[in-house]
Amino acid sequence: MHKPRQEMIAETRAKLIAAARKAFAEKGYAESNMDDFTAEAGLTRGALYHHFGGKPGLLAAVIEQIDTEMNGRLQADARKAPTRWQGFIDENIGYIEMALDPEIQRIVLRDGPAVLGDPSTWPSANACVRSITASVKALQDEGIVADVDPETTARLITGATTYAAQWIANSDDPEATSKRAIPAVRQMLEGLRRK
Amino acid sequence: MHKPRQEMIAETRAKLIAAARKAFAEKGYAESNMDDFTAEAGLTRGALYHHFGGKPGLLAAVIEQIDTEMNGRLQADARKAPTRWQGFIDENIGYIEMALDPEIQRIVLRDGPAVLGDPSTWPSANACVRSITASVKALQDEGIVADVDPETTARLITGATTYAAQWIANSDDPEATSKRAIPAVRQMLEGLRRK
DNA sequence: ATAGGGACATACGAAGCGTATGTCAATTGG
DNA sequence: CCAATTGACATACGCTTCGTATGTCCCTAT
Repeated sequence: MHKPRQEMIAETRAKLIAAARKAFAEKGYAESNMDDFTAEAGLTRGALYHHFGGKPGLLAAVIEQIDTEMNGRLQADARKAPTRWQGFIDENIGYIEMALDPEIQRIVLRDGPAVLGDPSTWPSANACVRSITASVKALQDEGIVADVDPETTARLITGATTYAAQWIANSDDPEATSKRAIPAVRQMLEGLRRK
Repeated sequence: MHKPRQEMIAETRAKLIAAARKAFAEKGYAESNMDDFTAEAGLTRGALYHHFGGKPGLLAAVIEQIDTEMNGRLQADARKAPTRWQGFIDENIGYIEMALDPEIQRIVLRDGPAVLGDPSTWPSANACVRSITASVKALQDEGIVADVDPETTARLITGATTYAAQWIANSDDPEATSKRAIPAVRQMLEGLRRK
């Protein structure tokens, strides 16, 4: 008759995460009122503190959800390509495209670091870096990419592409800026190839 | 007898900026109490609102001050080098070293974007990007760097180096991480050279 | 010399947040 | 099948902090 308790809890958590994600994306973390978005989920702050320990904990949960979604799409992009090199390119371009999303920019790229500290220390959010690292490694095994430290290279790339995405999205003319940035990113990736 | 008014005002602004800079660096923007650090400057929030319009305005002023200092050092680094290419390398390595500073990380790289929005839209804080852009352009004129869009390239580089600095500074073993990251950055810059 | 305005302080009201406490339902052991 | 207990959530309260409205004083210019 009644749903099992576990399921109810999972639903509660999911509702809170969804409501917070919406509020954080629209108004930003600091300007999001806990009473407002918990009420929107049909709950109160009591539930929030119980499950996530506070506002930062909820932000972490939201970011983890977003990161999981991003990583899923990244790996799908990479797999679809005809060659591994092409998949690598697609992966990075795909990352830029995702990072153009205002929701990702605000929550993951701006509020996240301010509240939770440097992203490279997050338990989540390194799924994407790991994905790129794996690609670099595989390309090295195939002799396509020069002998560089894979993880470091992956991090430099994500740093550059993350910046590029923000630059594009917040420029006066995103379309035009994109046309400048994407080729530059391709060229930068080409620089990794063994000569 | 009395100091001229202009001078008093400049002092007040400087004191507020200095006190805020200290508080923001130590506790972070959100946790810094306006009453506390204005009092530390021998003033009240009244002065703050009068001169900077609010907390975000003061943060912008602090960041502008930091950015000016950084740019000054960057250009000095570049000028000191024997060749222009070496100056370019020094400039970027110098940028990483500066970005290792916890004060810069917290105020400029984390709180700044969260409060003021994407850095590439700031009026200040692009002094560094302009400096790097100029270097890329000059190197192209000398035929050393390949034909790429200078500003875009400069932005990708700063994105990568900024990320690298945060990664280094927040890693368990910054010394070791630095030894991995710096060569990778050099290599990335080498990729720009005309073949 | 005296308006006038600008530089700051003070006082007040309104949110928003964290915690302490309360309640009810679901599980578990006998 | 029935308590006892745990845990999921709501309610209530106080504290902090922020923005603004108002007040005062001292330079400065004419």
